[in-house]
Amino acid sequence: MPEFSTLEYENLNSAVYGSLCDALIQGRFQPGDRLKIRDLAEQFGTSVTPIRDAILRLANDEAIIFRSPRDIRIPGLSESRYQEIRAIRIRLEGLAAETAAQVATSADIEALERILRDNEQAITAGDRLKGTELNQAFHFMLPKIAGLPMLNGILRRLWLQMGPHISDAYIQGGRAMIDHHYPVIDALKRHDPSAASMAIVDDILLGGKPILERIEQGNERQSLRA
Amino acid sequence: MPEFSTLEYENLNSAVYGSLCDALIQGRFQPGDRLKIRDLAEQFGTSVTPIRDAILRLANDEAIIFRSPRDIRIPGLSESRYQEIRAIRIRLEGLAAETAAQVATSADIEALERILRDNEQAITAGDRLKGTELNQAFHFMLPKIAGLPMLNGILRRLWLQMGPHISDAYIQGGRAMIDHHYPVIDALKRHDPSAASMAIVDDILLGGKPILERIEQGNERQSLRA
DNA sequence: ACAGAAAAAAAGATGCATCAAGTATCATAT
DNA sequence: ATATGATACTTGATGCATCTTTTTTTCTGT
Repeated sequence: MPEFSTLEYENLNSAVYGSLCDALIQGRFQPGDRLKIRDLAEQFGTSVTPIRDAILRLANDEAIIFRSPRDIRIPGLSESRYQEIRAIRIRLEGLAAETAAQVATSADIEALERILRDNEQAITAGDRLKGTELNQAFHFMLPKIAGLPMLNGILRRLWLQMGPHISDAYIQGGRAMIDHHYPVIDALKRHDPSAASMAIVDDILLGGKPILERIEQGNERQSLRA
Repeated sequence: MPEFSTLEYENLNSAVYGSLCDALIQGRFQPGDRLKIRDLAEQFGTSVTPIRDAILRLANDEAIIFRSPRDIRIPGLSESRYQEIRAIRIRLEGLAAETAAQVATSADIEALERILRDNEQAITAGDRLKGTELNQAFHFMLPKIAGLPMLNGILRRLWLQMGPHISDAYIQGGRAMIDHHYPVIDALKRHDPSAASMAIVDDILLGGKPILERIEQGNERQSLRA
């Protein structure tokens, strides 16, 4: 028996879910935005049912919240919550990098280098959307190389929650966002697990700095208003 | 503005979801069991809609899988997948234990000791269900003490996947399941993060041994049949 | 008795109607 | 002009009907 691979058969609800996930990760929603099932149904050209299904899945991922039974919104991200996400990412992406360093083939490394090269171009061209996409692709490639599919799912969920909060931050970020990707690739080439782990941790900490600053600013603004 | 607390209002779908989660974690489903929406609707006394909602959420958690559009089942757990879960748990519960060791109050430690004492009793009484529940409660108490709520969600999802596979294993486990909990409490008392982390890692590795053996046996049986 | 085809039943996907609770709007009285 | 209460609207929750595909059962011919 060739093991039950999770055969992703497509249905409407998964299509909607995937589409909304993309939108979240690409920062096309703002914190506080309200989602309406009927509106989305019209936009997607389906009935409300597949939209509800997708919305419920996203709510289960905590990527959106039901603030009340009829008020579905993109949640805010407190500083402590972002720090928790960061701590978790450090542990899990560290694991991914260590494992990847042990098993990476030259094809894997070429794939990473291609992503990095494309990202370099995107930044030069000032294409912010493509930059964030490729940055994400780089991070998701590590668990893939490491052969750790569940890690991918967990990290994807974390990204869903960060998505609406990192879009602007990366404008400022610029090249800093990918500077720390080079040492990761170097470490994989040398099959050096601890160096790979440290490099990705650096990237998470330093690359995440503008995000944290933006959240702090947001909170200050909120405090002043209150 | 007093920050939007995630006010968990209850609806039918959440009630069903919670109930199914409990059933999964308590091992009341076996791998390969088939779930039927209409049957569950009858059992819960609702229409199919809230059941579908709950099932979709569980499928999103990968706690159940849609093997085909009309075949919903409790998935198997390959050896490599279990090892991935274990590796993730080591990182994340290690983080939880370290953080908990830094912030634990005496009330927190008393709560842990109470769980452990109850578990000791349950094992003496041969109450397997209560034993697994209290073991789980101990593990979930650490992220709670550490003040890391997202960690709780991630670990809960991992447990949903392990649930159907650990029920029997803990029969053999017996006292071994909780022996490693004592050093965790000791480390928290001493506010020693790295000792706490090491202790919980020991527990995951050694406590998980019977589970891994059971999975290996299952796979051998499967290979022989094939 | 058995094989195969036809019929029936099963079961999730999708759409939709209705409900209840909250929200906005508008008219009226002061 | 403003406050207030009634009315209409909005919107997710729930239930249910229908569709399509798969599985099971049954019937018939050899």
